[in-house]
Amino acid sequence: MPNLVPTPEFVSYRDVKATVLQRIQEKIWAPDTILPSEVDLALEFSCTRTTVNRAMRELADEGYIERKRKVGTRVLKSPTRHARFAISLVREEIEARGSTYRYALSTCAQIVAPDWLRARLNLSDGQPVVHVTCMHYADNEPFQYEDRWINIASVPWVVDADFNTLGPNEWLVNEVPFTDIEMSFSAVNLAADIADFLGSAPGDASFVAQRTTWLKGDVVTFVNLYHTSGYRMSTRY
Amino acid sequence: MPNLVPTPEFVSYRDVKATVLQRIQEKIWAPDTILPSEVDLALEFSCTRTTVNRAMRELADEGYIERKRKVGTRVLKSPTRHARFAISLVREEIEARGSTYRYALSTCAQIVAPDWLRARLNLSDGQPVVHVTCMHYADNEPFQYEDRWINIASVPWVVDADFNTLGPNEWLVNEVPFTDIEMSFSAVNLAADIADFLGSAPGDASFVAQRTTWLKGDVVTFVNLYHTSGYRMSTRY
DNA sequence: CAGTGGTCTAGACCACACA
DNA sequence: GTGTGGTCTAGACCACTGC
Repeated sequence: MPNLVPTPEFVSYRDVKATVLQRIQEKIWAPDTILPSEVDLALEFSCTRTTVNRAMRELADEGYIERKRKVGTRVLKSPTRHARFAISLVREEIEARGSTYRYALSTCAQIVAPDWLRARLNLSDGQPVVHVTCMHYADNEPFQYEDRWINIASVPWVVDADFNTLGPNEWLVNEVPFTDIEMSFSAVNLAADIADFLGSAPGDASFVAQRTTWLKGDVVTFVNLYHTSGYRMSTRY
Repeated sequence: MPNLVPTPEFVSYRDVKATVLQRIQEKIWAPDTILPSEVDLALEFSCTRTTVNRAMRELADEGYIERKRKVGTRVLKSPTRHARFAISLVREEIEARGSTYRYALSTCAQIVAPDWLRARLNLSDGQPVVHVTCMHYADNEPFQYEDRWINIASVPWVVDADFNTLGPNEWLVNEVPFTDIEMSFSAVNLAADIADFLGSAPGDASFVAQRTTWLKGDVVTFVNLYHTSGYRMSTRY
């Protein structure tokens, strides 16, 4: 009787990856150990070096091992693993929770970049920017307060944009490509005015995401996103 | 005279990747567009399908495109990009900043898991855990307050561990492998006792990292890491 | 059924980095 | 020099999925 779930007669890179990972986790190959070369592993697993290579490359991407030509593949200590967070639009984040999204513009003005912003974004003197503040609601409950600055020099047509119905984040995603992003997260005590928008008390802890976006070396936008207390950013891996 | 920097006579997957990415960013291939098949791209770039495949696979990993058999490769809207954060030991994080690390144990006790912890970690009734609280300093300034729970059932020998000189995080990294991690970040107003440890005022906003670690389905440890105000977690990509 | 991506093989040349 | 990983070619079979 033939096998109903036939075993493939070849060895997948997944098999190699799983086996190697298991040996690392069971400390059969402890940190700092140099693993057998790809050729040797290919012999052991009866597959080609290409297959071993893909397995090892992925393990390296995931932070388990480090590879160097001539030296070989070394097992890393205290695995420098990486957490990944999906960066999405607020609207998508809210809708993904099954809530209804609502947007409301607060202020929108064209001004000369203040000193602290000039310094932070490396702008030249007297450079004009668009400053937008707005709110994002989930099921009509405050969710996020957005405080955004857009560099007019890199997106001249922003001066004609209408942020009354469409949020500046969605507008930017549609209008401007970007090449680099810097994000940082921190916790602050809310100032009275922002707390008011968020329906919180002044001094309440707020999770703040700060993001700067570049297009080929030129700053496009800088934004502070203040969340209501209780907000939580999660990932599993 | 021969070319001093000879151009390779083959096409690298990097070339393909860069070109495709550029076309996506310039909206030559707008969101929802179905890209040419791998075979067609291979023809266009005069390379093998293997090479095109690697380029496209990486673009898919990075969240620019989505691939489905038979359907083809589709450009994603508002690129769901991912931010990556390196998860390291506090000690390594502090030393990477060029500061001197110091550790101090606060409390260490073996108790029965309280209800909220049982519920959160899915432990059975009356299960014992080790509860450790300790401080991490950078250049003798408070940096992080650690509040950790370790499941004795999954690491029985933890009862013999000595956390007076070695922090529980380093001990765990050395002793126990793990297969899954869930992390979440939030902002809280510090309680008086923890604020005291951190040299902050009660109510100050603190960036909190919360992490649960599993080994093949069994919870190993759960930890709350409270940071001093001003702490910032950053990444660039 | 037919077209797309997913993957493996077999072989090759090259770049890097240590001795 | 020499051994390691990095990558490409050429060809093949397969799995999924929409028609």
